[in-house]
Amino acid sequence: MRFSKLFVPTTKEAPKDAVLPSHIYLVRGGFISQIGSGIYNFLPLGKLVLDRIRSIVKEELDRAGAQEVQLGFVTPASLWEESGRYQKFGKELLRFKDRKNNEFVLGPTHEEAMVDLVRNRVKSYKALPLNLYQINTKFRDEARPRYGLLRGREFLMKDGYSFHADEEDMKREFALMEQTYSKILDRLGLDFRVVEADSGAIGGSGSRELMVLADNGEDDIVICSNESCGYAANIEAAKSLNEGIVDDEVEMTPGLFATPDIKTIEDLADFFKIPASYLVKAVAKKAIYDDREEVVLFFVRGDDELQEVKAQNACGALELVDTDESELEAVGLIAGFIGPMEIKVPFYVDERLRDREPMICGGNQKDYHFVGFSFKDKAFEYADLASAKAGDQCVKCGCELEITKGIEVGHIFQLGDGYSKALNATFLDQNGKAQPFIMGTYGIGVSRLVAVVIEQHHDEKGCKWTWESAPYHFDIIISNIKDEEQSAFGEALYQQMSEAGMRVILDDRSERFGFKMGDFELIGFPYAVIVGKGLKEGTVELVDRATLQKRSVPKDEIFQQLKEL
RNA sequence: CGGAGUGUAGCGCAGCCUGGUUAGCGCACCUGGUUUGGGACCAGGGGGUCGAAGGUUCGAAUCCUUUCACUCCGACCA
Repeated sequence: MRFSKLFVPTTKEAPKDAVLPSHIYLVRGGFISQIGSGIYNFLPLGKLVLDRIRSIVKEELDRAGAQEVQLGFVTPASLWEESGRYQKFGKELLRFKDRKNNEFVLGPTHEEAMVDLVRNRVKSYKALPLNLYQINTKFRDEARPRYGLLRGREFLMKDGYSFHADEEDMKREFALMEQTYSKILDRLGLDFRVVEADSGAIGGSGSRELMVLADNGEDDIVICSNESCGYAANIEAAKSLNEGIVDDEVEMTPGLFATPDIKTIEDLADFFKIPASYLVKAVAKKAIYDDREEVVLFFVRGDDELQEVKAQNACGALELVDTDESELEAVGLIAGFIGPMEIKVPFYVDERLRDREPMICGGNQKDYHFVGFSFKDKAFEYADLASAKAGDQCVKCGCELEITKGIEVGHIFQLGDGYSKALNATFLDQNGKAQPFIMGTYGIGVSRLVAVVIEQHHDEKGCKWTWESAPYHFDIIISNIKDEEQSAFGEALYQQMSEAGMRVILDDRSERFGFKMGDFELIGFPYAVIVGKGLKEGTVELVDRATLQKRSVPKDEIFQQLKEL
């Protein structure tokens, strides 16, 4: 490709509201342009990268035995009604009607459509297992799209669904998909972790996320500092130990103690001159269910924080929202002085409080706390509620845990038979009996990966595409297009490399040297060859975008050296 | 969905408060010339229903009403 013919509108100025490097450089480098909130156009260079990533995804999945299909982006609403998700999915599901007033949705995910494709067509256990996937546009009407390609409304995603005769076979495929996804991310040159994830309301026995490590990530992930242990989890699901400060010598005489206007854990710890690990923190939430809403309490240790996703799972609510003092008073609770005694609302206690004594908790009376409370032999409902934090101990090996930021690029899920039952999708087993398919589901965000590569590989000058993700590998820069010797050499090298099947672009524009170097650095091809002043001495320069180091190479050797990169 | 903003040339902005000729500036673009190892310079030039609709006024980018879009913080979210 010749730069002079390529449609790449690069700009010096950053987009108005872009804050993330991936957003800024993808727009400035002429890869993408926004056309609506959370909707992006891919320009030629962006499309090349997207297709590179797409083909890597396809190669690895095909190699793993999965088969590509393509489902309709527009899906009849009736399928969603059948699974029950038409109501549940909420406003993210874009619904509309055709001219005959039939209802449709733009597919945000395709469990229903894929089950529909398979049911009544795969009838025997002999046809199993089956793993079908598509790489297709998705639409989710996000409440607040942001961060460029990282959180769009329209995006390209690979979604796969596997069908099995039993759980064991599904788990085998699940492990294979974890391997396959890891391979994809390795090839793209990404530093990532496979983490334990929250299984959410769907339940199921396991879900894992593939998290690319990046400072701008929206997810917190917990990683064991002991590399040979390898424990890693999304903070929503992370288990940990917090030994805290425990001193068996502490003694308390049980009873109410006046604590006027002392409501926070910090103030209490100061007041009693005791570590927060001896205090009980009460967190009140309003739990929203299908048919009702009510105040629910969660008790965690004073030196712990409540993890909301864990809390939501514990009580099975659709959603937890903040509550206020008046709602608490209505059920007889006084904010700042709540303790786990004689409570009229449902409450859950963190595992870390089990059997703990002596403790200080709210006295359920204004300006009083209860000193010397014991959790021994209490028939409370215990659950894992506390959020893991840096410095906690790993449940597997006891080493210290660290917290880091990640961007979720993949999610693999052991689905079970939820959808196949709801949609009545069955096969005949060896005994001739109808059984629902056991399913797994696997997603990887293809357009998100475009942005993620840049989040992890950029500098203050622009993008640094990795070898497998790069739109072109080599940029031949003719320093002065009017210098016939430079121009002739650049053209010849370009021809030679093109014929050798190398992905090369020739910057033959009539621009100054600095302008072309700036574009090279902004766009971020892995290597540039500068054909310039050195040519008189028989040399050209090879620039490595990753390090920006330049090195002089005899002009007769440059082709061979490039081939060996 | 709560809170806060912004819409003026392809991009980034000024002008608005205090209404008054042909609505400016930087970058980008076009023509000619000079330049060509770090985003050049000189000269000339093109491009705007001032987001949309309605209103007030002799007169509206500017004041009022409605509406749409986009953005930011939060809630939510693969």
